[in-house]
Amino acid sequence: MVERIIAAGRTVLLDNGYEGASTNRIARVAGISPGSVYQYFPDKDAIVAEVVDRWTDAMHARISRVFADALEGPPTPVSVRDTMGELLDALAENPRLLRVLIEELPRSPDSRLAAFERRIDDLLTMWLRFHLRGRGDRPVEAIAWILVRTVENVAVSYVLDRPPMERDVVADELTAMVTAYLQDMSLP
Amino acid sequence: MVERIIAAGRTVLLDNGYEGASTNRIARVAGISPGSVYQYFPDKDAIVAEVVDRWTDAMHARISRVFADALEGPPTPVSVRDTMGELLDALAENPRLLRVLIEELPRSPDSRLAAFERRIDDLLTMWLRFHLRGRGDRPVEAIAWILVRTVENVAVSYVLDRPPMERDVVADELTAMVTAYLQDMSLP
Amino acid sequence: MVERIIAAGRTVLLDNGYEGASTNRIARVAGISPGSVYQYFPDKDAIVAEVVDRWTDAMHARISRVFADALEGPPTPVSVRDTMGELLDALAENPRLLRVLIEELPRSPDSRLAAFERRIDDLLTMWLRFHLRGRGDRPVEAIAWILVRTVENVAVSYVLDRPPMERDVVADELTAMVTAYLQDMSLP
Amino acid sequence: MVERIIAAGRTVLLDNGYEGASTNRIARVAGISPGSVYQYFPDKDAIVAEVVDRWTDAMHARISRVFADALEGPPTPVSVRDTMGELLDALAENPRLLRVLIEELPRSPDSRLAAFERRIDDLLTMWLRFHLRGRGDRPVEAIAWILVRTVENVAVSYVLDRPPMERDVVADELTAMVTAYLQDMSLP
DNA sequence: TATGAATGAGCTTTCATTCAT
DNA sequence: AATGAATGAAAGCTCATTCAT
Repeated sequence: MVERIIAAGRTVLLDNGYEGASTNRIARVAGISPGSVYQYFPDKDAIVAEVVDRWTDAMHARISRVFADALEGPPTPVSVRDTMGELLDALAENPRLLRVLIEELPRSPDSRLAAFERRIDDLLTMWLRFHLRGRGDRPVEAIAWILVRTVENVAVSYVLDRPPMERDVVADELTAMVTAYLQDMSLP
Repeated sequence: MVERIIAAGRTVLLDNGYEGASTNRIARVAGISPGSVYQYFPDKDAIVAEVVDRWTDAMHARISRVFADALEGPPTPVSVRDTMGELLDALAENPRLLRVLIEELPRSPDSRLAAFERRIDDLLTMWLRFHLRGRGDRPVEAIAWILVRTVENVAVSYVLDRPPMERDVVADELTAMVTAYLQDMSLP
Repeated sequence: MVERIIAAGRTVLLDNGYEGASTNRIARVAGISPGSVYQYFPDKDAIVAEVVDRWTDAMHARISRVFADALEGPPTPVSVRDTMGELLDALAENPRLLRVLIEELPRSPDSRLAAFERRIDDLLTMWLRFHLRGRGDRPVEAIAWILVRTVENVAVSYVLDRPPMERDVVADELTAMVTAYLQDMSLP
Repeated sequence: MVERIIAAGRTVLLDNGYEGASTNRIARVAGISPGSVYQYFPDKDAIVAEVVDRWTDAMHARISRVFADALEGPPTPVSVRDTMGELLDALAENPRLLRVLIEELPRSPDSRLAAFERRIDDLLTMWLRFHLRGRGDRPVEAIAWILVRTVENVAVSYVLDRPPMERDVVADELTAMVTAYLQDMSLP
């Protein structure tokens, strides 16, 4: 039943956007009564939050494997490129939902999405610290933070703005930018 | 009168957020009656859109000068860094408004913000085409597009997320990333 | 328009009781839309409060004249009896409304009804102080308080409980009790 | 089980008031399911009525003894005073519950409280008839009715309104009023 | 008997929009 | 042009009650 409500919430969010996602509409789509919704969720925002979290978790699961692989060794164009490709593919899977989630929803700094970002920040920071060992005092936290936001936002923008260029071109150029940046720090 | 409504819309958006920005409230702050608003704007979204566009125009005016200067010659760390600094300063001028504009407002792909981005894309594309003349067949439109989104989104994220790092560090690293990327194309 | 809403509120309170007095129902009976109600009253309770206050004011206006007359001279069976009769008549005018007002409404100590009671308390206290001058140290405030509550509550109970006895009998006996009490304090 | 529901109803009424007393809450406090409530009570009001009746019965048991004693002989200030004191003490035992019961609950004329009052009316009527034997034709039913309502309502008002006067003062003055009234009928 | 998930009408309140003046 | 009272659909949410298990 929780599943039905979340599925309905996702559908309604997709079809009607955040403004049009009323509790009554979600209940109707779920085939239940408005009152039943409140047996499983304390309020409307809890439903939306759960939809977001499910999506975030799916993204996370999909991206983290290839990202973890990439972080196992030194940076190579191939490993960076794999991560870019996977990220673009994952985000492109449901552009309509991505639009609602990214553009319409009120963001909160304690969302699972923000937590996911921070986790990636930490992983990348550790990795940078390891590979930059003994080579100057670059601000690794800032570098990780910038890299994560760059790649995430460019990928999201690509999916949402649909600029007239191929997915592979974007992935290639993102890869080129990131590897150039890393080599510039005298990483192998 | 149009000006008064837009100013009131901006104030209300700032003080009450998008959810709290009712047409009645905007009219009250503007010192006119709700009905009068509809003599100048077809609906509420038109007011909001105009507030966004005014802000976009101000950003544009502020950034375009330093960007135009930077584009007059070949890319140097100094010229790139100037652009980064100016962008960060411009966005940080009114973080509350930026938050409302970026996080709360339903975006539309035909906004003046999108038009502004496309104009910057074009400028940068032309510049890249000139400086890459005769040196391979890199996809200049994609490169320009990525550079613009990267810089814009990282700067916005910095102002909104308030990560624990200095403005100058972010500007420096953004500069490093961009110049490394450009040099990688054997520029200059 | 305020009048229409109050009149409708009174009607609905009368016909449906406090539980059944919804804002939508009041609006429908008033022949206006639900939204219009909120142009004139901040919330539902404000409407109910106004209905109560109107009734209280009417009671007050009606009773205070005869009560003021009675308080001009020393207590006589005739003056007391006049007050009792007027009170009973005033309360009996609309027993259905009285029932809703007294039995169903959440009372608040800052209502105009409570204020009215306190005003009568004060008048009677002053009058007692004057007529008991130099004759012992009876607790005049308590006496006034008890007399006011006694008469009020007995009269209300008579109207609401409809016991099988004549109005005049109740008025006579209330008069007898009050005058016996007053004479007991060696008031003339 | 009936007992558990009534106890829970009393608790919830006390803690949350009439507005906050939902059937679900009562069931939860009783440790049973909402559905089970309806095996023992036809609806919510029946539970509330039973709580009221239980309280009435307790009041009755407590007051009737001293009242019966007082009615065994002729009226004396001491016997009247005892009754007054006991009534005030009984009502003051749980002012929160009294407030909910008296102020918030929709009263019904067929409640056990009304029956209790009528029973006291009858006792007092018989007593009055006996002691007034052969002394005129005073309307004993009305006198009894007025006395009962007076004492009850003044005592309740004292507990609920918390006027700035001592309990003993109120008891004394009530006693004075009642005895003065009775003596006025040449009793004893 | 007991459960408790499910109901659904109805609640108070909001607000973008209209239109007679 | 300007007003602002009036609109009314729709919002989020509650809760007494039911009924399949």
